[in-house]
Amino acid sequence: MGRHREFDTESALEAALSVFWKKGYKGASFGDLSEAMKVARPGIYAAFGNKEALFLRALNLYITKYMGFMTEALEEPTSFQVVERILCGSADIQTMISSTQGCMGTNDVLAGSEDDPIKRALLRWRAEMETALHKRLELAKDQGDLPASANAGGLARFVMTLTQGMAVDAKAGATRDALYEVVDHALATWPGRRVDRSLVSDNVA
Amino acid sequence: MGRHREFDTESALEAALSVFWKKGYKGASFGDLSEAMKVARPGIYAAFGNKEALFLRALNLYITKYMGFMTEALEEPTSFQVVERILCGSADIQTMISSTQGCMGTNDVLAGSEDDPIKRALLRWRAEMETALHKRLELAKDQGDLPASANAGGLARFVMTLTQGMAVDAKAGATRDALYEVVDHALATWPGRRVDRSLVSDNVA
DNA sequence: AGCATTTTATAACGGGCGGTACTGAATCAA
DNA sequence: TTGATTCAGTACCGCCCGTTATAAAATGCT
Repeated sequence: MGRHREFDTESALEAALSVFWKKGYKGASFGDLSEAMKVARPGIYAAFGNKEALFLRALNLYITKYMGFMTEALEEPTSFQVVERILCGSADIQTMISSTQGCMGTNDVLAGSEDDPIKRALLRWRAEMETALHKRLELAKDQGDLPASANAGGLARFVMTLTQGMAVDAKAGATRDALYEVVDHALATWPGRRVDRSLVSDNVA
Repeated sequence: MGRHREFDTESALEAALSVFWKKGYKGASFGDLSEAMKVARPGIYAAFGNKEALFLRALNLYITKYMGFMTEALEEPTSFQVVERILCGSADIQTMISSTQGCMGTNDVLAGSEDDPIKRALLRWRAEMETALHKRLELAKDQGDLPASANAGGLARFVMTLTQGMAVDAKAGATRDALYEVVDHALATWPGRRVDRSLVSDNVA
């Protein structure tokens, strides 16, 4: 019983994700969110709770919808292809909509206090991704894909660092091709084959 | 004539720099600044003007005091040593005080609107640094230090991207040694000699 | 139809922010 | 000493933010 909800929760969450992605957590006001979601402010509270809760829901959607290629990339046969797909996929997503978009998972790490739950959630995901890549590279060492002398942890950190750096570049207005130049150099130094952009430039949707 | 100023402008500016570095532009309130500078709010306005003007003054101080190693690095004899000093110096500074400090020039790029004068100033400095490095690498190609086939612009972007990525890592709590692992891999791929940390780990002050 | 219940929309509250009058105190010229 | 001028500190203003009370509109059960 009772009145029915007049807006679609999922599409409203996508609109909120878009706003948070572009403006960041602190930069996105309820006015921005309400307008983009086409929902009056109390409706947002009723459906999602806090601003913080709304951001965490949007972050979950972001991870499943836009960061899925990272976990998929881990299943590539060689470490080179894994890293290639991670780096090119990151460059694609960070420049896919407007320029100056960047990575939602990185944009709010640099702001906020130390024990901010928002920051904690972002860092937790980043840490999980890095250890997953670390393990994947250890596997590559076992398989002989990477030399036994390779520092798997350092390489994983290197890839994640480069991803974050590209996110800053993208937020600063770098084009996709500019990011690809960075990726090219990073991949040229990897023990394996060369980059083939066409393999990974359309794996976004 | 008139009453004399009772605080030292320079040390107050350093205190402001410290606050902005740690908390970012938006994150630093006048309460924080006033407390750290030991100057009441109207005194700050009288001495420096706006919050924006204060930040720009602090940014200038940051560049001259903490980013000087970058322009110095360009004078190293080989491109490898140039990049080595830039990357190691960045890792040093980003983790020199507390952890979770990062780079003041990067922290506020990800926040703020598109045409924010703060963001413009940060991006301008970053662009200047990148083109300076680009020119230096072109020179290295002329000198035969880098192969003629090298993409100097892409390499310069690569170095700047890595620097920014490490800034995010540092803000997320990475230690100096963790950043050095990233630097090691980046340098291992550079056409030239290997990294010697002792050369660059004390060039901060 | 009539009531309970849930959603909607307007409007407001408390708090923190950047910025500023205003009152005293300190300094220097005359 | 007097007075003009500049700094110091308290207290305040207007604004925007996240959040919530409130009342009207819409639904389903009986």
